[in-house]
Amino acid sequence: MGIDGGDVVSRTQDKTFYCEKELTLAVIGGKWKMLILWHLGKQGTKRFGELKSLMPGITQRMLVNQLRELEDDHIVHREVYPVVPPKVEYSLTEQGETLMPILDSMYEWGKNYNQNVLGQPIETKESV
Amino acid sequence: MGIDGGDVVSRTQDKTFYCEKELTLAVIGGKWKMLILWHLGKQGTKRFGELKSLMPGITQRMLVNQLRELEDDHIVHREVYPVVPPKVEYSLTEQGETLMPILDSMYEWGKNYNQNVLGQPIETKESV
DNA sequence: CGGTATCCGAACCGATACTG
DNA sequence: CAGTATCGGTTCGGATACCG
Repeated sequence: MGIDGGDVVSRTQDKTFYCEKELTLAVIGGKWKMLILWHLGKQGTKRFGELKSLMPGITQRMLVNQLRELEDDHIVHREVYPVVPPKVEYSLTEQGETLMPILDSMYEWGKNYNQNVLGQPIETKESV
Repeated sequence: MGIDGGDVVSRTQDKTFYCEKELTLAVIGGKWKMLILWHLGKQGTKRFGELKSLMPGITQRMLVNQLRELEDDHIVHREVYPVVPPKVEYSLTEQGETLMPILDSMYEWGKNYNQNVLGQPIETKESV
C-alpha cells in the first residue's frame, strides 16, 4: 500500500509514484520542459545553442539541467559530434514523440481557458 | 515581448505566462491537484472529509490549499451548507470537467511509459 | 560551443497545534 | 467537521564565474 492508500505504481527519478498521471507530470513538469519538447517536436532536431536562442529567458544552467533530465527519462536524444568547436544536437526519442498529443491538448485547453475564464484577448504579433 | 522572446499570453495566479501550455500546467500542476480532480471527476461531488479519506497521504493544510487554488482558478466549486457540524461539498465546474480528457491522456501515457520504458510490472491488488 | 561549479534567495510543502 | 496559524526543512531555480 502506498501513502495515498493505493499501490505503488512506479519508482524513478528517486521518487515514488502512486498514480500514472503523476509519473507523466514528473516527466513534463519541469519549468522549461514543455517548451523544449514543443520546439523539438514541432521543428525537429536542434543544436544546444539554437534551443538557447529559441528560449532567451532560460539560463544555460537550466537548459542543460532540463535537457539532462529529459535525456535520463528517455524522452530526448543527445547526439555529440566530436568536432571543434563542439557540436551537440538534441531530438525527441520515439517515446518523446508520443508526448506531443498531450502537449497539443494542453495548448488547446490553455487557449480556451485563457479566453473563456480569464477573459483575456489573444495577443497576436499584429495586435501588439 | 516576453522573457522567452514571445508575446505574453496570460497573467493569473500572480504569474505571467508566455505559452498556453504553461497556463494549463499551472492549473493542474500542484502536488495533489490531479488526484483531487481525478476523484471529483470520476466519482462526482465529495465532502472535504471524504476527499481526505481518499488521499490518506495528504495533510489537511495541503488539501485546503490545493482546493482553494482550484477554486480560485474556477476549476472546482465549493458549496458550504450552514449546518452544525459544518458540511462542505466540492465538485468540478464545467470548466473543470474539460480537464478530464487531458488527465485521461496523462494516465494512459504514464501507464505505457511505466511498462515500456521503466519496464515495471503493473501491480494489481491481486498481485500484491 | 557547450558546457560545470558555486552560491543563495524563494517557493514548496510536511508536521504540528489550535479553533468555530 | 472543516478548517487556520506557525515553523522549518528541502527543493527549485536565478545569477554569476569559470572551463575543455
